This record gives sequence, structure tokens and C-alpha cells, in this order.
Amino acid sequence: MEEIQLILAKNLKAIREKEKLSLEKVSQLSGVSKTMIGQIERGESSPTLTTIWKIANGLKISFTSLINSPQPDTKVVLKSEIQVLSEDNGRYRVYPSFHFQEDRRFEVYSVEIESEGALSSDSHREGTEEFITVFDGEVTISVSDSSYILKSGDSIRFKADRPHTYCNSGDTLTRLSMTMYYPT
Amino acid sequence: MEEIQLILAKNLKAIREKEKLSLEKVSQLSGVSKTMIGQIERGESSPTLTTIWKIANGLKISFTSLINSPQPDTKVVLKSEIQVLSEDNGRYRVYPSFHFQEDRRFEVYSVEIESEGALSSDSHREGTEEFITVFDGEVTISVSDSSYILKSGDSIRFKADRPHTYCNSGDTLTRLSMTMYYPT
DNA sequence: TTGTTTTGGACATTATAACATACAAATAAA
DNA sequence: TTTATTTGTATGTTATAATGTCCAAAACAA
Repeated sequence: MEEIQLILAKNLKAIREKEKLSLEKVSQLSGVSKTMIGQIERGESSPTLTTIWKIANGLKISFTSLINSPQPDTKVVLKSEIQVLSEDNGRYRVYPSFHFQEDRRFEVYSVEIESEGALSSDSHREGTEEFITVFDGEVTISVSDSSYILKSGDSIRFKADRPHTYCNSGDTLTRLSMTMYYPT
Repeated sequence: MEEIQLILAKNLKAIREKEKLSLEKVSQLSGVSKTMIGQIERGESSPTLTTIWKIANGLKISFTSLINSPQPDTKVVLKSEIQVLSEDNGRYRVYPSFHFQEDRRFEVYSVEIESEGALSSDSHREGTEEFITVFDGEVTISVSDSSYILKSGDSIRFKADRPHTYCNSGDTLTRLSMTMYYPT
């Protein structure tokens, strides 16, 4: 028996109990036999992709909620706890709020760029996308031979799996929120 | 044959070709028979959870990269284009930058709350999580009988599949970045 | 061009997922 | 308390996942 089977077993049982459903009811909703639901919950069987899919659809939950380990409900990250990362002689500063997690596929940062500050970034992983909103100042983002000038309140989404640069093109501090998404 | 099998088939074949691996090589890396790898790629079989897991681990990729589908390049959203949504007599304002998309599972907003402004939100979908960073001011977020006071630079992640409130608990404008994640 | 190696897939066999049925235990109703 | 219903699990059967073996075709090397 593999550990992944145990995770599935635990998750399915928890969801069923939370929703107060019997094995029979889950069977009806999903089209998977009651016996099989029981086997899965006891970790006695490693169901096929199709079977898991049917269960997830029947219960209207995500596939990943069946195979991922649970996380705590709430997490606060104070500014004082954040490990700031500096580049460009401190003129470009990254404040990571939420690091990447496998089940979620994105991470969240704040970024500050002093006047005349800039950063050139190498390609990120295949398919990576950045979602940026300007909170203060002005930034010029260059990617794929294009440049985008964004002012306070503007947003941009672009493919970050190629070299790109961020440049404070104004004369005041620029502040950005950044959500980095990794599809793979 | 189910659609989910075709997605898996397509993804596995794409990854294998991209990495220039033979069926035999994937078999060695994963501990799954070459024949089975071939069957999976041709959509002839719905593999068990354990088998998929072995493949993902063997190829050092995520489970979800085997069961999810692809997407276009750059999009700019100017502040002038954003449809602002107001609540609480205009004291609570939402600026949606990037709407939800099925393959991505999150959306991105900015939020402004005037002094004495607040919003009570009903439960979002099962499993929904919010990732919030304070850019200016102070906010008190209440969820699950707990309240969290956050100041500029602080962040919070919480389960939003239950009622929750946001309240400007300071005396200046509060500005937040918000990433809403829907696992389902 | 010929010879060798690699590759993907057909086919048969084995292992196990998935189902149907039966039943004891638990729960609910009278 | 008794009766009825629901629930979870054991067991046997069927369907299919997963493997091993073989071979033609493709790719590579000389």
C-alpha cells in the first residue's frame, strides 16, 4: 500500500463525514460502487483515474482535494517576518508573502522599486505567468521585444518563461503586487 | 473511454516528447511497465492512482501537470478599463484585474476601504482561499470566530468558504491586494 | 548499403480494481 | 422495548489494469 492511497483514503473519509453522507449516497452521486468507496476509504485499493474523477465530480470537489494533504485554515505573515530580497544595490526589493506550494501553483509577493531601480530576470520555468498590479508609481515591463508602461492601478499578465525586466520609469517609489503562477 | 483519460494521454505524451525520453526510459524512471506507459499514452487504459503517482515522481513533475489543460501571452489591464465594484455606500471598492479562469483557479483584485468602511462576505465555494497583502493602512479581517489585525506590509491567507468580514480599523484609506484561489 | 540497436506496440498472462450480493451491527422509528 | 431501516464490510465474481515476451519498424552506426 502506498502513502498516496492513505492520503486519498483520509481525504475521502473526511469529506464524506463533513458532508454527512453514507457510502450508499456517495455511490449514487458518483456512480462508483458502495463497496469500492469503502475500499478506498480503508486504503485497501488504489482506484483508477476514472474512478477518482467520478468521485470528485459526484461530490463536486476538486481532484486535488482528494490527493493533497490538508493545510491549516489561516496564516498571517507580518511584515517583520518577511525575508526581504534585494537586488540592484537595494533599489529593487522583493517581499515574499506566500511561497509556492505544489497543490496551489502560485506564490504571492510585493515588490518595491526605488527611483532609477530596475531588475532583469532570466526565464522562469516553462509556462510561468506573472500577474502584476501597480499600487504606486510607474513601472515599465519589457518582455518578448515589447515594453509596457503601467501606472498606479494598472495591471498586467505576461508569460515569464522568457527573459523580462522591470524598471521604475517614474521619479517616485514604485510598488507592485505580484502573483506568480506555475501551471506545471 | 473517459475524457480525463485523453487529457492524461495527451499530457504524458507531450512531456515525454519534450524531454526526449523513450517509453523504456520513462519505465525505468517510474517503475511502471513500458507497455503500460504506452497504453496510457494511447488512452487505452485508466491507470490507478498509484501508477500515476509513480510516473509523476519518476519524471519529477506534479500530479496535476498530468491531469490539467494549456493557454495565450500578455494582457494589460489599465485602471481606466477596470469595472469598479462598490459596497458599503462606496466606502468599500473592488478593482478586479484578472478574472477567474478554469485552468488557473485564481483571480486577482485590488481593494480600497475608506475609513470606517467595511464589508461582510458570505461563504464562497467549498475550499476557497484568500491571499491578502496590505499595501496601505490597517484592516481587521474576521473569519471563523477569529479576528486578525493587519498593518501595511502584512499578509494573510485564510479559508473563505465561510462568512468573513473586512473592516478598515485605521483612520486612513486601506489598500489591499487580493488573490482568490478556488481549488475546485 | 548493411548490420546493429532502439523503439513502440501486439498479444498472452497475472494481478487487482470494481462490482454485486449477503449479512451483522448500528441507528432510527414506533 | 421491539421492529424497521440504514450502514459498513466480507466474500465471490467479473472486468480491466499492469506486466512480460515477442517482433516489425525506425533510427543509428559503420
